Amino acid sequence: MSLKEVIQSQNFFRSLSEKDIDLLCEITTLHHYNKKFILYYENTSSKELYFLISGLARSYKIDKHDNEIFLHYIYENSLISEVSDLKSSSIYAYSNIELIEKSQILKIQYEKFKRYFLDTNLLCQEFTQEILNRSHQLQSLINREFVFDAVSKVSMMIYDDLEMFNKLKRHDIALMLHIQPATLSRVLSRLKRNYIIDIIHGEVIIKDKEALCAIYKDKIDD
Amino acid sequence: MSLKEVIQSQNFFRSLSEKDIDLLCEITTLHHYNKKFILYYENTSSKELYFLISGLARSYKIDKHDNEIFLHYIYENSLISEVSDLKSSSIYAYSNIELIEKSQILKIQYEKFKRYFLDTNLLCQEFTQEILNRSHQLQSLINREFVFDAVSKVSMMIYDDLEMFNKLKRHDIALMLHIQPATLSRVLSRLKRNYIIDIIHGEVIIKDKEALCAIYKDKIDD
DNA sequence: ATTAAAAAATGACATTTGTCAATCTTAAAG
DNA sequence: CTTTAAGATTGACAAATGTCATTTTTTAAT
Repeated sequence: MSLKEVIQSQNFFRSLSEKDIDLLCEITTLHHYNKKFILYYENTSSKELYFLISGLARSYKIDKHDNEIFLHYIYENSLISEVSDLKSSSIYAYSNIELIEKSQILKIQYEKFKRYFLDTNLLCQEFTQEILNRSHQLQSLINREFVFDAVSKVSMMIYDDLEMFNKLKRHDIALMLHIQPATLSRVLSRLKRNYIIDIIHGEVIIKDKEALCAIYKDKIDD
Repeated sequence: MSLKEVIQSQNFFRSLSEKDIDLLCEITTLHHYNKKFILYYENTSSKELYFLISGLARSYKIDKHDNEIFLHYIYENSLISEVSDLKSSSIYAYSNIELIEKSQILKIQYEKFKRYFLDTNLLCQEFTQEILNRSHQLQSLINREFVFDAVSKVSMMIYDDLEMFNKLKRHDIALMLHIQPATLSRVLSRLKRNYIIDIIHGEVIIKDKEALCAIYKDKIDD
């Protein structure tokens, strides 16, 4: 697929005329990376806007003790870069971005993109929506991390997406929830001890859905 | 000051024509509140967009143990509401908003605002910038909370804004940094014991600016 | 200057979660 | 079916911070 075809296939750009797409092509390059590639590191700047065409990425930070803190996934067909100021012509990275699947990335010259497509309101709404999505992810993260303790985090994840929970390795779930595998293991055995879940051949089964939900919903009567 | 004059005085609306401002006036109301008023609670929905004209507000959440978690201040001349999706016609509150000074608030009918001013790209860039500002505040919060321990948080605050630190009550600083007053007190005496700061009549004085900065900058060689 | 109230500091202790090594379990490979 | 390696669990312990009551200090009011 050519660059132009790739761009045309993306929802984000569907409002553009063919002429505008040609213009976009001139300031854009398409890149292919294998999984595990680090796209960029936190606290660095870039002149290019990154957009994930296909594949999967994750955003994470490093804490004081050199532990990784998983922030969120970035799914295909969405903006990767974390824009912080419309007035600035470069992009500052708050987090590290690692590709966790073979991915296709668009790199767009930000300054020109801004001038041709944002200042003229061509893609302004789509752009804003992308930023809102990212903001929403951060809000969820804050919820999970500040409001919830380890038991709540695990309960919520099991309640919300049991399938994913059972598919992933315990180690990866722990990383996502920002707790240690040992802690996750202890939380699970506690939930089992209280007859809220059961674990058969390593697979989690919900036994008391209400109680599970109550763990993280009922902040008050705890 | 009339509603129209208030709107015209705001930077956010300065790109609007007089005709557009009249239109905006029709879907907007101006409200005055005293300090301590809770503007809205988390997990509620609204059909109106709130905008802080003058005064000061703070955004906070309540954690599992009924502790308040200070998120950030909201300064005058900025959007209060936390928009999460351009496609939705209502606004969902992620956090509680309390006014901490006597304030003037604009309440704008969101659906109409969206149709007249966002969908037509009239205020799209200003709106996006507001969302970016909020996003930036959340990023800073995540940085502080995940990456920093109590000593780093306090050091950074003293280094960045000693004046504010000395002006505020210890209790309020603790709330902002999301630590207990007792912990703050212990951190301060530790910094004093290490000759990094001094405390005279309750006022903090920096004695070793480099060491202070090093505490939170050098994540690696710790 | 004295007193009352508010704010801050301190001590004792609890709680949560992390750390790390040892052990057990499961799944994969031969 | 056995062997091996990865993954998960468990125990022992440590670290950071929270909790709460008590004491001290500071500030404000009389």
